[in-house]
Amino acid sequence: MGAMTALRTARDRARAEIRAEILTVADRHVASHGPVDLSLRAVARELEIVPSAVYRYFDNRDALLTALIVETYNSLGEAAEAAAARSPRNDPLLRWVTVASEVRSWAFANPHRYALIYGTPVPGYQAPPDTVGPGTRATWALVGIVADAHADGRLGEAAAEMSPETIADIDAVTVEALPGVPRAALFWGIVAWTQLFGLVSFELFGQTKGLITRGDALFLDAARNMGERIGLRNAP
Amino acid sequence: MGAMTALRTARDRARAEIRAEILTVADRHVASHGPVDLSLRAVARELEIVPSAVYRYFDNRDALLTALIVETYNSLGEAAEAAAARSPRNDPLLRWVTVASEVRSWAFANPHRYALIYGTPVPGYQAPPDTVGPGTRATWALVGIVADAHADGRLGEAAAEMSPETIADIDAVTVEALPGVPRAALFWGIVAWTQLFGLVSFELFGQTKGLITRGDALFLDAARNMGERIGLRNAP
DNA sequence: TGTACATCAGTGAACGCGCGTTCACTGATGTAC
DNA sequence: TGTACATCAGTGAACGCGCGTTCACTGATGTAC
Repeated sequence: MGAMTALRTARDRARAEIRAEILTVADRHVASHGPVDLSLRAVARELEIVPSAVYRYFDNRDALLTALIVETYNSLGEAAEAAAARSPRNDPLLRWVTVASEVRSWAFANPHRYALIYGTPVPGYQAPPDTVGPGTRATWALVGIVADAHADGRLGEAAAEMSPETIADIDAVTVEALPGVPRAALFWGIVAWTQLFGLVSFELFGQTKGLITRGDALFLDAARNMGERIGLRNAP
Repeated sequence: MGAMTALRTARDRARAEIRAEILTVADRHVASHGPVDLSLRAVARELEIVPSAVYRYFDNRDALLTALIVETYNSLGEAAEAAAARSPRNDPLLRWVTVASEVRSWAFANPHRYALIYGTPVPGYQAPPDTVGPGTRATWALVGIVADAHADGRLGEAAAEMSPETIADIDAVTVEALPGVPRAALFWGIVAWTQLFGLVSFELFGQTKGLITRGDALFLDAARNMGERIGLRNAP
């Protein structure tokens, strides 16, 4: 009778557990076969449950996909945040390279999961707003390094030629979320962001075959040189 | 009797025409629904032909996909090469921005075709070697600008910190295909290449929503600033 | 030029497959008094 | 504490769908002599 803490009844507890099990199996299916081939029936089969039973936990296939996407964004986000947290704040350039490398490592360890969130959107699937927050965690882990460097007085000069339209976009971010961070630093931050993810995607999706044999080394070099453009400095 | 020029008999001519029609319809299906949903049966239906008839022209679905991929690479490649050809060689920086913009425009005009070649690979599909040549045309249009600039003495100094592994990868390209082009220029060229395609993918796949409102302006700014890193200069 | 045979495009039916989703149901768990 | 009713997880069968691919066939086109 007395109200329990989080999960009240046995039914509720079982419900949460089974929901988690469904997600785990579905996630494993995505990880090994890709999001397009995710099948409700296959997940149910593995759980030794009738397909229609899944509908007690998810409205339909898209809802399951959405939950997976959120989970996946959070997985990458946590990895990036942890890398930022464990690398020394007094060496922003090293931090930048470390977090970027963590993103790359995660992507190579989870190629299909990476494709789920950064690849071609699944046809017919519309991402609901729930995914936006988790979707930006990894990005903000990188931006946070620039913000920290600026706060610590460790952000050097950066130069960039920007059109008025780009300046407006950048100011919209800095004024709200990053007061005082120079425009050029954020500009190069955005450019570096697209570069790093672009390189990871190219490698994972096979565009660099025959050209780049040491993707890991190139990635590190790219991250370092782009970090310098942002104005991040080595520790003295 | 007398040998005709290219297409000898009526049968051969009809064969080539119908093959082309199948490709056209399939290409339109990819353009409107994406590569994953491409269906042999749907293509046959639209051509008012029985599904099995398609097998006279393509061994299976993968062969059709491969032909489409080659066609699509060539379409983008031609667009990029045309842009390079029509922009003045004495202004390498402008040329670079022009060709890059052409790639972006093509991608936005053909989002599903872009996804076919630069998005997540279709599950289960293995690209045969035929696709490699056409797949590099757009890239070489960009690299060619750097090569031309170097040949014309219009390539400025570029600086980059590179690991030995990256230097080895870069030298493997320059020695064979771009003799004399400085390492740092090609390094920044590769970085710019991944950046530009990364930004296009991010925009098309929805990663910049809520952050960037003027993707066109940002892209131009990114292309220009990266072009400068390569050492490309404005015309005097 | 005419005939006999070979090639090959397209037909029509069938194969086996797996999918998402619905619906009426049963039995166990939870709630109110 | 005990009983009557409400909730809800999971079942089992069925729906309608579209897919890639195979195969024996027909009839038209092409080739050799």
